Amino acid sequence: MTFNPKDLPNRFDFVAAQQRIYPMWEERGYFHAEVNSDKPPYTIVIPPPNVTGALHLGHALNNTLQDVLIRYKRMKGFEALWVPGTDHAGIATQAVVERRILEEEGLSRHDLGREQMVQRIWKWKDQYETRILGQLKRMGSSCDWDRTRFTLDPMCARAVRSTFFDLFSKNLIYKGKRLVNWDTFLQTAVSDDEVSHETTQGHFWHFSYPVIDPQPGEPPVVTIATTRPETMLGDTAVAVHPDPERALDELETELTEKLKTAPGKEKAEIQAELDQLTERRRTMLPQLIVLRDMALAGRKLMLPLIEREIPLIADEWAKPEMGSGCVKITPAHDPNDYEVGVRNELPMINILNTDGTLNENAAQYKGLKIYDARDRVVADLDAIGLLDKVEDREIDLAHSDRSKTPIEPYLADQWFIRMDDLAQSAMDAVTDGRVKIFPPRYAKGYVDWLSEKRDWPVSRQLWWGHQIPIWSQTCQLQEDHDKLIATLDADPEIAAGRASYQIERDVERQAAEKTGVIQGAARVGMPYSMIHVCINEDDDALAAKYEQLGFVREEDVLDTWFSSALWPHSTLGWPEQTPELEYFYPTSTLITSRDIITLWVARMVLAGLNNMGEIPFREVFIHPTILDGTGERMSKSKGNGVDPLDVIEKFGADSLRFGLAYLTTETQDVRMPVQFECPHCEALIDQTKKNRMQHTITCKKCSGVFSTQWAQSEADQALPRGSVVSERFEIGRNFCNKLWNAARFTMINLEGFEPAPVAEADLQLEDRWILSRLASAEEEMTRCLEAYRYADAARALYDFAWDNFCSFYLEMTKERFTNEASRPLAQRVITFVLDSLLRMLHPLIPFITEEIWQSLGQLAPRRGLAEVTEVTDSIMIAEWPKIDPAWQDVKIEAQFAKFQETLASLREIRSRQNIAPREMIEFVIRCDVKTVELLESMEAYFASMANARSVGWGEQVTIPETNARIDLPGMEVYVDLKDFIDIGAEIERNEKQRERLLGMITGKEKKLSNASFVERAPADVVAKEREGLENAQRELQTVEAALVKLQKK
RNA sequence: GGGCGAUUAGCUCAGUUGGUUAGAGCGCUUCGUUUACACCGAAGAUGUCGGGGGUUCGAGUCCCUCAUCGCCCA
Repeated sequence: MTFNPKDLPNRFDFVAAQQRIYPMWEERGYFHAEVNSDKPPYTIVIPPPNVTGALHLGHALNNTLQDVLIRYKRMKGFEALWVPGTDHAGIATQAVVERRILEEEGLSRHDLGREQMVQRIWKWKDQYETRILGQLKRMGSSCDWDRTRFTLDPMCARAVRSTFFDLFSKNLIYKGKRLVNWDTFLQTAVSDDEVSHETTQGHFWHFSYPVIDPQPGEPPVVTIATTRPETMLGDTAVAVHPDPERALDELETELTEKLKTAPGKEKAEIQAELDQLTERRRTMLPQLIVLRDMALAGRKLMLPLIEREIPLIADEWAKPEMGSGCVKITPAHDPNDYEVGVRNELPMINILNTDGTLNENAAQYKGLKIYDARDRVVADLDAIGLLDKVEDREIDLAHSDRSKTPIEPYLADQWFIRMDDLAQSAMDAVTDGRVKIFPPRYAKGYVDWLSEKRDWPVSRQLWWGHQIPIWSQTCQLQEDHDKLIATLDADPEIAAGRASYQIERDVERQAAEKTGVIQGAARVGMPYSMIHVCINEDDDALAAKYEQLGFVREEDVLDTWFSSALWPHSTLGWPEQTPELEYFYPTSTLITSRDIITLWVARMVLAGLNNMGEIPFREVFIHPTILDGTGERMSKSKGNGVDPLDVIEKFGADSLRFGLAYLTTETQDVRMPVQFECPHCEALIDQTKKNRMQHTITCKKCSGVFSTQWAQSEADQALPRGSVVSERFEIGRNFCNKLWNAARFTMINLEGFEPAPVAEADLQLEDRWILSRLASAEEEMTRCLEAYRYADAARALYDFAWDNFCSFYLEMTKERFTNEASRPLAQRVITFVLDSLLRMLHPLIPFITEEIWQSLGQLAPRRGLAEVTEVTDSIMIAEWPKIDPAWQDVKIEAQFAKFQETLASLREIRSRQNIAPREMIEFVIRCDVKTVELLESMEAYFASMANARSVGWGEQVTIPETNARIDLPGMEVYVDLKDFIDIGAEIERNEKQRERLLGMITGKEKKLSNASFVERAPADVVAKEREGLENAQRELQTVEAALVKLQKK
């Protein structure tokens, strides 16, 4: 059965094509990249999507951009490797699975136990990994699936172990008690980055603490205020400013300064503040000075309810301009107080259990939940007359992104990585240009963040993740300690570098030894030291050996970003010195979104430098964020995420890809209003904040009910599913269809095609024009893509394909195909141009270009322009088109533009005169001989493209009595109107024209009469302006003459 | 509070180093099915370039300022 292009449908059947083509690519191994080829490597590692949920359009964008580059580079002759994989996303995934199990089975992770829980999460991971990789495949991603990795797989685990051991041995890992953001629901610390702050309505409670043995002139109580009353149970001091007078002075100076420069409407506000300050100085300062002196004298307060003596201290954290000027200090439950506690060597009393209930330090409140304790504390203080007042106040409430529950500052043991040198190395890599960030403005945030060099807390109290490879043992007595150290020092494993140890002295005990703050039994109970052993490789025997010595393994796991940081080298086999690592590392480009520049990009750079001694990638491209119709970031958790498969089903993968690339501009995020498509009647219903999380939606048009991605109940899920779509992908679909039909046209006209080299001399004007345009398009496409200007690259090809190739070249070949003599050349050139266009478009729209390539290959397996060659079996492995930049020819383009303008004039006149398309029009052109020569050769095209026939051109032509006229530079176009003129339309048009010209002339005259413009503007600009004025004046004359004539009729 | 970005046609966005009276796609109006394509073709309408000031012969573009929105960091 031979292939007949006439059998092709007039719409591209993307469903069938996608199903056929992707497996073909995969089976033939086109996605696989190997070492040691004769080619230069080009490598991208995927930002591993986390297995929490399915991908949305944000990921689709991210991966489209990667695939475009990978396919482009592959065609350009690189050994292109795209490493795929997924991220275990520790806390996020555990949280999702935990919540699901709680909802569905009413069980907590503790009910299940660690092993079972982890097993359940693995099941979840398998399910979502499959789903995610499937989504990527449906999008056409040309990943090397043989190299698919998971951040928790054995290969990555080994890299994590090695890195951790290395850092531990270099003493860059240490354990410390730090105030962390505690998620009481998930019972883990979360990083600052996983905490969101929001302002809510709360209260401000004012309490009094009695002074112990007040001296004459001293107040009997000190007043403090708090938004979290229950924390008073953990208070270990009350602070007052050490120099309240100076503090007020400084504030006053500052406000006075500000007042001078402040804009009018702020002045009143600042003045009010100043007045308040003066008042405060009068009424409160003496009191504050007394309190300060009390603090210096070592006066103590009695903490109510708990009945604990706490000191009054002098510390700058107390703000004399705020409230009573005194502040309670709870070092174990407030970040600022923690600092104060460290500064003043205060005891740090933790009042919380990990689940958010109060512990034994809270005495009679033990076992209560935080909010219940809060109520009780307030009530009890009120009962003993120590509650002064309660104010309403806006407070900053921190909550966990993961569990959506309030965060409690909590003092916990954490493992930290010392960031000092590591951060510096990563900063240097960007500042000295070894790693380039696009767009460059993002480098600032990266450097700023790293320059803080904050140590990285890496332990997470989770079960899902890389368990920290540390075994610890407490030494109660110094003798135990000395003995154990001696054993370890004699240990051959440690000598051989298979394990390493560290000594931790308890900071509290050391402080206690120094200051005697903690006394008696408590001090005696504190251990002398803790010894930590880290084991390099996963080695059960070695672990057992240390466990026999009394060491116990750390339960915590590592922050997910720890394993992600190693991704560019761990995926290539590190710590093994694999050939892949040698060849593909450093990778070429990282494509990611801006929210993880610090969390991920920065850490990959420092990890790469530490482990490999080399940057992980040379360039980083930060792409726009996909927003929904209301400007909010698209995310699964918000419910405004759109499944790329919805778009693929409706528009095809190519349309999705083209649409996304077309939207990827440098500065603007992508706003994507989406609609639900009613499966009953295809009506579109805008997605809103209100309906986006609904399980079902009722169509406003047909009243049919359909389900959404959130449908859970069986009844809901049984309803037909309404896809989420966006009209923004229509541009891609329409473009693909245009391309499809252009190819269909070409192929239909390839009858008798015989490939042969084409001599330059044989080329027609339009051939040379389309080749010139092709060369420009290729150059622009390449330039834009290399600079990550995807939208411009897509636009360049879109415009070329549609406006040049389809609207003109292809139209012109229609005439040539009817003629035996001109057909072969036209066939050769159009085939070449189509072939080149397909290759250039392939990275963007791989499926349709492959589909056309296959068909074209049956009709023209050998093709080319100057040289005829056999084409490859698949466009995926075809070379990037060889296009000579010398084909770009401004002269040819100018000549062709003349033809286009003439054609446009004829069409315009036809349209404004309401001449039916089938009615042939006759026209006359007054122009010079050279133009005649040019236009004469185009005569056939005026006929085929405008149904117009010339009845004369040249300097001496007879102007038709009744005509419509358009002036072009160097040309006057007249259409003979005989008797079907619409005078009104012609007058209207000429009047409009006159108005426009008058405006233009006035503007230009004004400009040119401005002496300084003529003097100071560059000569060519002035000349251009003069010429423009003259042209406009000339045109105005003819328009006015035409008007006079028309008005006579 | 600090940083980054945005504000251009009804909608979504381009607009290189300042230089003709600002462009595209969708939508809208009119006309059209001559065998590639109606997911199409031809023609058309639509803008105080967020407001105000400044620099300049000349500002959508550079500077200042205000407003609104978004993101990141505190």
